[in-house]
Amino acid sequence: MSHAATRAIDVLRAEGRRVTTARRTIIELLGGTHEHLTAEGIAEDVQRAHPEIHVSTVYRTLESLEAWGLVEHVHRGHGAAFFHLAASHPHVVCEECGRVLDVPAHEFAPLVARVRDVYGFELDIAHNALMGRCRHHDS
Amino acid sequence: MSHAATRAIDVLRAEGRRVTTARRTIIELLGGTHEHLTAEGIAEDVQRAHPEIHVSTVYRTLESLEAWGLVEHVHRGHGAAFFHLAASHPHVVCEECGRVLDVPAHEFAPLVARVRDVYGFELDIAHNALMGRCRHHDS
DNA sequence: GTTCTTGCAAAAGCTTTGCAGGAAG
DNA sequence: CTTCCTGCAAAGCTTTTGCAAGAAC
Repeated sequence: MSHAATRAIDVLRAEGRRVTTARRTIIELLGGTHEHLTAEGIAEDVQRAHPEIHVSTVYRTLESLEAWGLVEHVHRGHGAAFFHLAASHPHVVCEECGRVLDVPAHEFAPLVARVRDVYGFELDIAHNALMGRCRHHDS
Repeated sequence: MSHAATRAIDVLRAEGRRVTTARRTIIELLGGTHEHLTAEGIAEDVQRAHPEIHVSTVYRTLESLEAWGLVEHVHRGHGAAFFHLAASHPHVVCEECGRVLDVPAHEFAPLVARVRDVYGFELDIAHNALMGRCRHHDS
């Protein structure tokens, strides 16, 4: 089990939350992959080991884990959001092929500072993906 | 009728598209407001003058106008996308109150250049809104 | 008249919710 | 044993689609 997953489960225990099969399995899955999984994708994967776990449970579990700061979701333009263990950084999604690029947060620092100072908005750069075109689909 | 709306309708004619009530009314509405309207909102507005125009027609009309380069849509994180006459620029949406900030494209120029050069993605900064918190809801 | 567009109804895709049974602590 | 979580089914919201009637040119 990945370090991040172990840590997340420890946080659950430390805060007195219940460690259920759904929570443990989803955290382990997210901790062990670099894929950008939708709730549906997470459900499919989780159901290979635990077929009884329902998609609605996956949604509710992700929602709880997110409220407790352990998970984050990212909105793609069209289609389903994807989820990962908390590690706020921006994403760029190719509009053609769906490829997801993880961008280090520091690349956005100047923009964040400028939008704060000039426009009075505190950007949350990780909540929505940016859209774009990767090298192979650059028009 | 706004200049932008007149121009858009001229483009329709010039390209031999049909100028229908739905198209004309939607273009005039978008040309005459700075609000950030959803398809639902556009339908409600349009239906005050033309109650027979159906939401599905609004969606199809917006889709066509967008394919012809006259309209653009922007994805908010949760909830419906909003639409405006073509004028590509980024938006920031307050996660608390939904307020929408229009940002001049040049503010994103350094980021766009850097993401292109370092990561090989050509950003489309207008397609998804960025999320954030405005001054009154900054936590 | 021919072709493109629309209204309506229905469905699709993603996500949320109510409820009663079941598991965690 | 008490509280929280889950399975299931149903509904919610946004958007898309098939089809036949209707409008634009």
